[in-house]
Amino acid sequence: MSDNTADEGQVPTPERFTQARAAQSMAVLEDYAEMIDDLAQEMGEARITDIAARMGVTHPTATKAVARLKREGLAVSRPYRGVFLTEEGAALAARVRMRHRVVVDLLVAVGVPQETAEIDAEGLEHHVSDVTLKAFEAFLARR
Amino acid sequence: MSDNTADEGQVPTPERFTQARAAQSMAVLEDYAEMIDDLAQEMGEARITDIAARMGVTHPTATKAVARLKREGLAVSRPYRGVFLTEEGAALAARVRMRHRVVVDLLVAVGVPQETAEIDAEGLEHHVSDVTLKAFEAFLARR
DNA sequence: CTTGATTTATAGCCCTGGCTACATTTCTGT
DNA sequence: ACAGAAATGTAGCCAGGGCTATAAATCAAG
Ligand SMILES: [Mn+2]
Ligand SMILES: [Mn+2]
Ligand SMILES: [Mn+2]
Ligand SMILES: [Mn+2]
Repeated sequence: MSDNTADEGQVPTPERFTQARAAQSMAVLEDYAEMIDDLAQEMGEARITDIAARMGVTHPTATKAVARLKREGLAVSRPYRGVFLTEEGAALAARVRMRHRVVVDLLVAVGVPQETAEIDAEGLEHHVSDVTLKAFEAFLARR
Repeated sequence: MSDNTADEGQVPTPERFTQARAAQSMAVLEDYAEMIDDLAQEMGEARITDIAARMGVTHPTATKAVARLKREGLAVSRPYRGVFLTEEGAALAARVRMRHRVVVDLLVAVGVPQETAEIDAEGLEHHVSDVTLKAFEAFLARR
């Protein structure tokens, strides 16, 4: 009895966790890309010190994150100079910013206070799939 | 112009990221606690092999996670025997399961397909604050 | 009761993302 | 032009969460 094709709140399948881990491994990249883009707009360029301050980490931590961005082809920089996003990095930042905004908007739409929405969205955004994002946009458009 | 007390989609503040990192550091603990609780109900006890299979990791990884649970007072176990949650661990598992269910229900309520909701919820749940959870429950109750 | 399969433990490796401490470079003001 | 301040780089530490390979214990049959 009851349809057994999809699981409906039953036993979690391993793929769920694998997927959540994959999403998490992108989170740092996404947040730094977005932040570098923010700083580029505000200040013309993103300096390591500013990135670190905004991310709430020390500068060696920011340096490591930028190194990973560079390694993955999302950013470029020369020693003692600012960090700049590649085209791919800028595209990622744009997607991430849009997703962040949609998540916040949806949270607010269902009754979450704005400030709480902003805080929670910072973690939530990295786990919103394209399908879910589209559903959020549709909900916001129709409500 | 415009009230500057709360930030309304402006520059992210470092605390947001600090908060997201704190939430993430609880994620593994939460998922394992819930899984151990699942297995205890299904099979009477949670064996390392079963925990690993369900979490989609190898058994040494599961052993490490259980070691952390024990270290934090959330579980107990004797060598070569099953893993059991402490009272505190069981309480955590209960909260986590409830939150997971509410998140899935909210996603479905705004139009996300059930299966996608289950997958996304596995990552999202760890970043839903109490305030947001309450808002979700209120939305579900009133809609 | 012994043996082979299964389960669990342990060692040791990798990567990530935090940190502090210290070296080096760049910038700024006189 | 230089000195001191500020920014950046780098080394090295730690914890967490993955993994493989191997050892040891437990379990299931015969
Ligand atoms: Mn984020
Ligand atoms: Mn964001
Ligand atoms: Mn989860
Ligand atoms: Mn869950």
